[in-house]
Amino acid sequence: MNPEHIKILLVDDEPDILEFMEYNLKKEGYQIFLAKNGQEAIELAAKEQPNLVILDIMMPVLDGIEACRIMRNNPELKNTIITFLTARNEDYSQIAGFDVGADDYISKPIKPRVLISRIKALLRRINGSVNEDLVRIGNLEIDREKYTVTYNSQVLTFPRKEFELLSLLISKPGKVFTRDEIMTRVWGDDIIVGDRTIDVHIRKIREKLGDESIKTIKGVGYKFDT
Amino acid sequence: MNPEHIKILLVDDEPDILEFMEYNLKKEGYQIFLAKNGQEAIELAAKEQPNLVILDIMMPVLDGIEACRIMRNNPELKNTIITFLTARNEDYSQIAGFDVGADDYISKPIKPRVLISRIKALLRRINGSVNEDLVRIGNLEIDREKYTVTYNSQVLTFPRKEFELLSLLISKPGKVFTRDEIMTRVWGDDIIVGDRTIDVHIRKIREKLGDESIKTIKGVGYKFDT
DNA sequence: TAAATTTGTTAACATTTGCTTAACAAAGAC
DNA sequence: GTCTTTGTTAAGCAAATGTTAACAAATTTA
Repeated sequence: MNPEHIKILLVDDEPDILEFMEYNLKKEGYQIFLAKNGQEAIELAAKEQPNLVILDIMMPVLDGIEACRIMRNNPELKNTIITFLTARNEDYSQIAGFDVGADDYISKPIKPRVLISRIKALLRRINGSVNEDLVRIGNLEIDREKYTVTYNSQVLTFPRKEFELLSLLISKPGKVFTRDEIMTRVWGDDIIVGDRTIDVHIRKIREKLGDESIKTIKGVGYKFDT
Repeated sequence: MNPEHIKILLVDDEPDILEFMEYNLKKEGYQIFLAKNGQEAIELAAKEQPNLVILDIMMPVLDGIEACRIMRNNPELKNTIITFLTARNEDYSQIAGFDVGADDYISKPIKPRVLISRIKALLRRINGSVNEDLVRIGNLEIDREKYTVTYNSQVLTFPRKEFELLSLLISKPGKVFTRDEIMTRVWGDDIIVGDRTIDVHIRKIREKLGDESIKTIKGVGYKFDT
């Protein structure tokens, strides 16, 4: 997954540390969100569903351990990696942290290079746990499980036929699918529908995507291309 | 569980350490019992069935490891958490090697704050095992044990089928569950019910939740999404 | 145990939605 | 210019879902 698609939520009550981490991680291209206590963290996490949360333990309002437990109870954050940030000598909190389902801990003081390599190591995991039915091409994301298409960070839902047709085209960007191919793969061999049916569906998809991307190759078929 | 209902048994042959821990834990409201060797410990444990035992290893009469093994063989202490107390330079691998069923270890010297947070972490297992089935997503909290759903701080109770259906949908927010999936996972493979049954249940759930959140993907199924 | 209440299922009907079509317009190809 | 292919639109249709009430089954209460 590309860094720009990875969301990292940084949680600490010390603005300096937040800023420091933000600066270093943004340099790597990650999408960064900030929270200054546990309460803010769980709200932002629920909203953004980050891939990774770096969570300070000692915080006002709601400490990191409690915040971690709450996040772990949110099924939407099932695949989110949570790692604690610990001061040098509060080594016991590490263990307490693992009890509430944290994946790792990072100890202060933070060194940029260590931070980055640690985070990269953690993020390697998400490729495994991520939704298999999710295909991403450019600024377009197609989720067969949720039946949604995210286009320019806008979530669109399509009726079944439109969805099947669109995901067929997207499955091989650039490839031209003939009408026959589309027919058999979206409708099946046994069902016979009229000539204009495909056109109408294509039109509706174009309408929702804001046109462009689906191109007509006259006499041949259609292709998806950005 | 409230601290005053939690029994902690402290076992050490050094009165100073006992007193120190007792002082700090009583301050937190826990019910404290003291023993100065392994023999006393197993007797007291059998009598009181504490939630947590903190057990020094080096003790006269009966050492901590033996005491732990004996307590572990007492089925009445099945849910008791046992943690060792170790001196700083004792070899931890030695302790780990003795597979006597301890849950954790705490090392001396004991710092009050560390002790407290560690114990709280351990005790969360008691609460956790009781209420692990509590899932929160957005402003919705679902308790599989009580069969209740708290939505916008309003507690709703659902009949079994409705509840099973709702918690299935919530288990993977955003995922579309087909009617077949719902059928097999809520009703089972062997039971066959009519077409409209699912719809009716969906309707009732929507009624209680005040609609929205459960979305229909026509021709595919239903999904929970906020 | 009977009565009352709650829960689950069904059937009949209403409604919505998506799919397809037909008719025509526009665009390329020849 | 004619022919073929594709685009557009609105309307009709069919299928899927929503709704309601009635009844059956299971629980609870008396």
